[in-house]
Amino acid sequence: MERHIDAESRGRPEDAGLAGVPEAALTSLLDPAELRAWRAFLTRHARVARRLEGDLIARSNLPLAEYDVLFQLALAEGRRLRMNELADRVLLSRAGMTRLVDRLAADGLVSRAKCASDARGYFAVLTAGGLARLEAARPGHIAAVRRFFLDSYTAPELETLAEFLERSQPLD
Amino acid sequence: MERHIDAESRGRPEDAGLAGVPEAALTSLLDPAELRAWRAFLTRHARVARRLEGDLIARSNLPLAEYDVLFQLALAEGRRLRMNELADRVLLSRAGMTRLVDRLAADGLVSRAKCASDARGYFAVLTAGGLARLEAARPGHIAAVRRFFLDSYTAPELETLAEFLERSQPLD
DNA sequence: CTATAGTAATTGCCTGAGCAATTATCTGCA
DNA sequence: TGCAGATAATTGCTCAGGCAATTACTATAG
Repeated sequence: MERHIDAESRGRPEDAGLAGVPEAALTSLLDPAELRAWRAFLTRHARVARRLEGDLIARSNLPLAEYDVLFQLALAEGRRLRMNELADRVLLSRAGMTRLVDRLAADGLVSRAKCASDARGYFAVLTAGGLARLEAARPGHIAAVRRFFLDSYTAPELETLAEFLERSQPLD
Repeated sequence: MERHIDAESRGRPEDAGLAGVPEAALTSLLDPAELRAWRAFLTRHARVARRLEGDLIARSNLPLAEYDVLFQLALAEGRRLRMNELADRVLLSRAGMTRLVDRLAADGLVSRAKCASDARGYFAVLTAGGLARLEAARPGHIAAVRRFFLDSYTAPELETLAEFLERSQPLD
């Protein structure tokens, strides 16, 4: 693609504006403590999620979202969940879940079953192969969760952190 | 797409296996407190990020990633940053940043400037229009950050939370 | 000074996910 | 009963973003 370049920049950016206030600063709408907490939340999540995803794919060739679906199904009554419910638990759109289950079904890790009480509905059902795959991936993944996240905290700190993060948000 | 359906499922899932232990439960590798904290972290982030993104697009027609780039540039010395540095701050791959800056440049919100001290390098530079766009979006966005996240905490809690989330992770 | 290794940024290619529209089914109300 | 509106799931479309390869330039070792 053709790119238009406006101007040259001399020297390193640190050289500019050292004499005083550089440009009119942004009026601060968040105090530093608020900004710090918010950025820390975003940053920590992005870092942990990336490393975990990389680790899980390298070790078990499973993306985090697929792992999560297998995990939710393994916990569920009858090892099955409606597409809807699954999308809610994994925090994915319904369309996204349809395709995710498509992929898992293509790999034989889940199958679909019609819902007898509602002809519109389907269950995603964990297969034996899916359970085996999950069990194989789980120890390594959990070790990674510890290494990248849980190990940073003592037991009482974890309680506090969980309580903080579980606080409900407005629904509007 | 053609889908293969294995079996029918009678009744609602709650009807199955109420008589006792349903299936062999997953051996627990995380204790409940650990699992709870970890899931809370994932869930809270997913929820907050989605609502924030929706809000920001609805209000200002800016995706969060674009907002974030404008914000980082506005804070930077000379309102410019190397592509590299920008990618690190926004936690995006370099390739992703190239394209993100492409889009912002197409909208006139940033421009590119060659780096005089390293001919391989470019700066992304915030334009006046970009700054205006950021300033227009900022109050609403910050209000949303408060509503969906910050308002859940008192000032001392925010300090604690920030400290928790800033803890460093292993680098290997 | 040259060759070799390293780094900045970009591009090709591909995948995963969201929105809006669609289809099939269900529910409630006249 | 039968119709209007909600709901379950899927599909078409589109787009953002990652990895690996590429290009251009810089730094270093001999």
